[in-house]
Amino acid sequence: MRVRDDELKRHRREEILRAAVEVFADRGYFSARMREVAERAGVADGTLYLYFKGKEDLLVSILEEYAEAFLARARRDAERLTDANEKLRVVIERHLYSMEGDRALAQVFQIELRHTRRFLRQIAKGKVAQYLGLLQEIIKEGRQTGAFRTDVPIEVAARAVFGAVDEVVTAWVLASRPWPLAEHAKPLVGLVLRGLVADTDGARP
Amino acid sequence: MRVRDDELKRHRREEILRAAVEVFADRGYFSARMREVAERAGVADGTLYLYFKGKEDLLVSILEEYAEAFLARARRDAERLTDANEKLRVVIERHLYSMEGDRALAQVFQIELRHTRRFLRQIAKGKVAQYLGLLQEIIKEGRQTGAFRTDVPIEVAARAVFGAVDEVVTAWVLASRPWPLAEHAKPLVGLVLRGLVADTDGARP
Amino acid sequence: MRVRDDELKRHRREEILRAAVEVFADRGYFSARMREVAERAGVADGTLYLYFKGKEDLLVSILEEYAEAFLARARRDAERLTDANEKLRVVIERHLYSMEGDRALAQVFQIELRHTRRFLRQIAKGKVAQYLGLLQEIIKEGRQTGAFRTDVPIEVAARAVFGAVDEVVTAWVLASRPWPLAEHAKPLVGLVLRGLVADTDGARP
Amino acid sequence: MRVRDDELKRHRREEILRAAVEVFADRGYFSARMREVAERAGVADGTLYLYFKGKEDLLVSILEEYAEAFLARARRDAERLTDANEKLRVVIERHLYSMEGDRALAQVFQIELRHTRRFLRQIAKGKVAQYLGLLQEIIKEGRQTGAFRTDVPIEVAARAVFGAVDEVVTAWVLASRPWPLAEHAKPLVGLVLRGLVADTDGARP
DNA sequence: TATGAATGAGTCTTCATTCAT
DNA sequence: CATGAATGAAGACTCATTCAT
Repeated sequence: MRVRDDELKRHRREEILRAAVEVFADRGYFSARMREVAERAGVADGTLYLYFKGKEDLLVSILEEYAEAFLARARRDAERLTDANEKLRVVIERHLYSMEGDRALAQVFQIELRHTRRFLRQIAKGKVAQYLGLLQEIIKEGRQTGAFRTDVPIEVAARAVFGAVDEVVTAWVLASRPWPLAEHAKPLVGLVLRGLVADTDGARP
Repeated sequence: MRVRDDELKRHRREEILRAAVEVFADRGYFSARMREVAERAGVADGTLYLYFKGKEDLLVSILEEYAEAFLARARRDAERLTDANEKLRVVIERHLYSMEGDRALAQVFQIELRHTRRFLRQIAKGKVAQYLGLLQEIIKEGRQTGAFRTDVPIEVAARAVFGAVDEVVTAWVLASRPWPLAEHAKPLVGLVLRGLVADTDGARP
Repeated sequence: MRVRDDELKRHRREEILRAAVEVFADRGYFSARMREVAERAGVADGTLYLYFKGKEDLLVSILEEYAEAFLARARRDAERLTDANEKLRVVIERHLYSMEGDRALAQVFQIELRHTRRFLRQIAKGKVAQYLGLLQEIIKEGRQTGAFRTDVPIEVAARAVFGAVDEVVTAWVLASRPWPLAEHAKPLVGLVLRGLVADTDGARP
Repeated sequence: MRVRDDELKRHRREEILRAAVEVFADRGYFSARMREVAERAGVADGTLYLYFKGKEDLLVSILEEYAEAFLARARRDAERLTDANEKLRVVIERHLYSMEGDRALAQVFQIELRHTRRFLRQIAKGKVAQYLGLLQEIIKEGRQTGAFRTDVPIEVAARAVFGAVDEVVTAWVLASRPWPLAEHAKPLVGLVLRGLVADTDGARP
């Protein structure tokens, strides 16, 4: 009984969260109506408040729970490999594939979650910081093995990588006509790793 | 008289726009009150509507007018140089210096202007597209002279560059404690141009 | 078994009623939450509705049951005496002692029970009317023995007595710092019986 | 212009306050809807908030402004006389006449203004305290001239007088069928002054 | 009998915008 | 041109009550 109840509760919570993702993606956070979330989740208005503190908590929870899942997968992906180049590649690919696989979620991540300074700062200190931490770790490893250059502050490097990928995802989300996002994984990784400057000799692969 | 009036009018318009930048930066777009903008500009509520269509037009106008000024300067900077590497460097520097020199404006650009999908898309098709166009031109020139690699789609490259710089600016805006932004111009340019991978020989400058 | 069950039921009913008195006194009727009453009584929300029709019924029942107990005692007190002066004194004392002995109940009686006109009228026609009836009886007896003056309508007299005592109790309930209520029994009785005017001769006791 | 505007503003404020008195009397404070107040005052919902902070402020303002008017008149009445007996009589009469002349206001005063402990305490410390102060002054004067007895604490005496009158007004407000309130002025004054006990000799006037 | 998760009706207030002066 | 008083639409959230278990 107890287990059964917990399952039902978790299931309902997930249904509400999913409904929120879709409504927020459709209408935007500020234009989204709690009633619409309730309707899409198939529950009464008041039920939302049994599972979440309010509208903002819904948004925060989307970040927390979906981003956590992504981070866990990305970390696992990276751990399986040893080469820093490869690690970076696999994480960026995971990032792009995850977004492409859930466009509504991508919209919420790229746009709705960046509404207010307070909120943005909170995010920046939370999941994004963890993501940046993962990137920094990989870069640090790459430096130690001599694979990566050391003349750029590690934080700036990690941020620049994140920014490059993030910007491409935002462009994809905003595009009027859909284009395949993950296809850009390879060139993007190439860009991040070797920069814009052309090779001046054959020494580079 | 006519000229005088026009000057006064332009002046008042600018005062209102500046007030809006500050109020939007302080409170955030959604929390900002038109009354507060009016108060800070030293005019009555209704007067705002003699110069702007409404709240959103205020935000759009901030983008249009301030970004136009930046773009004009960036284009001029680039035109003065011939080397694509140098052009890219000078544009990125201009970007960072502009933001560092007007923090309130930077907040509006990095955060407040990205509130809704519709709005974001409008921006993306406007000034940001022009900025991306400038970057693409420079990259194209660099390719033609053999300075830049050609194995990355030019749009992706331009976006990645923009994203890298943009993300660093956002981090600066969100930082609780201020740090010197423009100092990162050089490493950031280095990263963008030569990527993360370490040089494998002395052939590269 | 049956008796046992009835006892348990009565006991639980009393627990809920007592919890309601305390919550109503603490938070006020309108701010009081049924959930809090349930928690304080140690039962589930729904259980309240097995014993009472709803929130209002809880308030009405507090009046009915606690006031009934007071009235019964007051009547018994009065019956034991013959002198109308004494009867009045003992009833007023009982009134003050009862309130002083249960501050939470006093708060509910003096404040929470007077919320709406409809409700107030209902009260006025119920227990308060019975109390006024008791006072009127005593006054009538006092008139018949020549102890009390006859030039004041009996209803007005009874109301005035009730009002005088009631007001002092309300003052006590509202006082930030507690003061001994029952101590005022004697002067209050004196006032009610002999008024404000000073004795002009020694003929009066 | 300026004077004219101020007049219009004061007039509108009064209209809203009057509408509030009527709606609060009709429906009770908690059941009253701001919209209904606005409609009865002939203004838009939002306009209420240009003149009052909110619903509660409306209630507080009713007390402040109407009670102040009553107090001023009562003080003036009392000042015109020298005999404490007469002063008390005239104040009580003023009290009863004021209430009888504005039944809606009386309902608000007797019932709606006594909703919450917090609120009641605020009232008790404000206008009611001033009224009690007036009564205490009169009683003090009466004592000094030997007209009033001195064996009852002055605060208790003032409260008892107020309570007696207040209770009669409440009874009148709650009555299903209207009865003439002010008619009871004389017997009530008599009761307050000389108590319930019959005169035992002809010495008393 | 007891539970407590679910329901859903109900409202004060804010604030962008208008328009008479 | 400028004012600022007035407008009125719009919505998140609470909580008494119900009812399937």
